[in-house]
This record gives sequence, C-alpha cells and structure tokens, in this order.
Amino acid sequence: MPTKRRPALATAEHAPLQLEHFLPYRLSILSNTISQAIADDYQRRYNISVTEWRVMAVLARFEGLSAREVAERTAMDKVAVSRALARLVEAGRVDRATHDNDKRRSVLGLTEAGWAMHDEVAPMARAREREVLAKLDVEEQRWLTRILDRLMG
Amino acid sequence: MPTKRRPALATAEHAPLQLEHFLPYRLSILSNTISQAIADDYQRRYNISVTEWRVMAVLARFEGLSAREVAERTAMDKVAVSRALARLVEAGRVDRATHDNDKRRSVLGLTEAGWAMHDEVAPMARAREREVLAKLDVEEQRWLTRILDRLMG
DNA sequence: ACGTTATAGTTTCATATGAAACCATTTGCA
DNA sequence: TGCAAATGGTTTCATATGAAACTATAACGT
Repeated sequence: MPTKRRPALATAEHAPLQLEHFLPYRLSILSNTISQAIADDYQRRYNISVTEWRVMAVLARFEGLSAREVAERTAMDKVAVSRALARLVEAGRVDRATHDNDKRRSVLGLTEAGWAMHDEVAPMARAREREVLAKLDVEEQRWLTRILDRLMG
Repeated sequence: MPTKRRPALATAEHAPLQLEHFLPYRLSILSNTISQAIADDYQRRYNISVTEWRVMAVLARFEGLSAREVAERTAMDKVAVSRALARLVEAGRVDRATHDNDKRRSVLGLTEAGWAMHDEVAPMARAREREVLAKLDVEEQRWLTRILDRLMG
C-alpha cells in the first residue's frame, strides 16, 4: 500500500498552500454554491441561465438601456450580453428597438411576459439570499456588508 | 430620444432586484476578480489553468492521493480533475502510478518539475492574497474569516 | 465634405465545461 | 465461486465561454 498524506514533510520543505484557508479559493466555492442554489430555482422552471437572469434584473430596474450599458451594469462582457439578449428576445421576454438618434444602439426593455417572469423570480431570489444570510447574526451581516464594500471599492 | 432609466416607476410596481446590493451577485464579482488577478500571474508564465493549479496545490500537501480524493479536496468534479491530471502528467508536473491493491486507483504526486513550479507559484499566490486582505484592517479580517466559516460550515 | 478613428453589437473560432455513457476493476453477497 | 452492484477514471457529446475579427454607424479632425 502506498503511503497516503505526507503533509508534515511536504509542508516543512515546500510550504504548500492550504487551499481550505486560502481566501480566493474559499470565496470561489462559496460564490458558486450560493449562485447555483439560487439558479436551480429558476433554471428548471423557466429554462433561463444566470447571465440571462442578470440581464433581466438590470432591465427591470433601468428601462431603455443599450446592450453596452447592460454589460456595464452586470459586469458581463459584451459577447455574453449579446447572446443572452438574443435568447431573451427570441423567448419574448425582452423587447429590442433601435435608438432614434444612434442606429447602432439598441433600446431594451422587458416585455409583459418578461415582467411576469421577473415578478416571480425576484422574490424567490431574495428569499434565497435571506436563507443564506440567516446563517449570520445581525452583527456579522453588518460586517459582511462593510467588508464587501471595502474589498470591492 | 428614448427615455433612459425609469427606476422609480419600475421599483414601485415590480420591486426589482438591486444587483449591486445582492449578495450572490457581489460574491460572484469579487470572487472572479480576485481569482483572475491571481491566475494572471501564473497562467502566462506557466501556461496552466486555475483547475490545474488547484490540483497541484492539493498534491503538494497530500502526496499519493487518488484522482477522486483530489476531486473531493478541490471541490472540483471528477471530469475536470481527470482532464487537469492528463495535462499535468503530459507536462511532466505530476507523476501518476497505479495503486498496488486497487488497479482502478491512481497514486498521484508532484514531480521534481512540479515541485519547482509549485515553489515559485505558491508564494506569489500568497502575496496576492495578502494584497487583497490589506484592504481590510485586522478586525475586519477576523470577521471575514468567521463569516466565511459560518456561511460555508 | 471626407477620410480616420471610435463605438455598438454580432459572428467566428478555438477552448472549457459538465452530464451521461462508458470501461475496467473491485466489492458484496447469494 | 460467480454475478450483480458499486467505484475509479476516461471519453463523448452537447453547450458555454471569451478573444479576436467583422459589420454598421457615428464622431472627430482637417
């Protein structure tokens, strides 16, 4: 039987990373776990991806944005936005017109169907967020907000 | 000119999500930003992906793991691990043998070259982590650790 | 006015990814 | 023992993704 786990030796000689205490790694796991849990809710029901949902969420708040503005506000790249929009328009959830003064730009907004879906999904997403935050007490929640602000600022 | 941004109206009628205050969204942005910043360091130099680096990091700490065990410890799925290993072995960074008592299992470890690379990359990764954490004071850092523990526990 | 440069958005291409099917081996149990 | 079920790992296939090329329109400088 080959020897398993020789951490002490390796650690002493090479100072390997402890992934489970490494901030980027932990954040990545946490972020994926949470996003996936939420996405599971609506992906099956509405056959829509995370990127598409984010585009809809932004259009719900800001009507008439262009694709580039959507990309800015979602922190997605323009290719992803373009593809998400193509599917959303196809599915009848987003309405796309051309800007009067600039024919390059599109003018985007949710359709009736888009709003209907949004009004179902948004509360679900918020509920999931609350479930996650419920693992923290109020003080921890405040610190989390503050920490995220500083890390992302 | 079409009207841009009608947040007040939409908010009142439909309570849209404010992405920029939505925890899953913020975590996703933060995680991607940080991981990418670190990955940039070694991807160009060593032509290695994040998944490959994580496999190496685990093998640096625990010699002789099987592929499945690597998958567990990296929270990656087994297909991703299989492919990462194929490339790492091909590149001469990981050594793969067969388990004496179970011919299905592989017995994995870093090669000399793998260790050499590890010993270059690990300090870089740690330095990047420190840069990120430097945005927080000591108290905030402690809270962050605690919060992550509770959310991931 | 006119050519150069910049911008909005889409398409192409090459690579990444995950689910499911698959192969080989081992385990559990009649 | 021998055979069904489980396990470790790889391959296949369909989809996702991003960089770079491309199209169309607008802005800028002369």
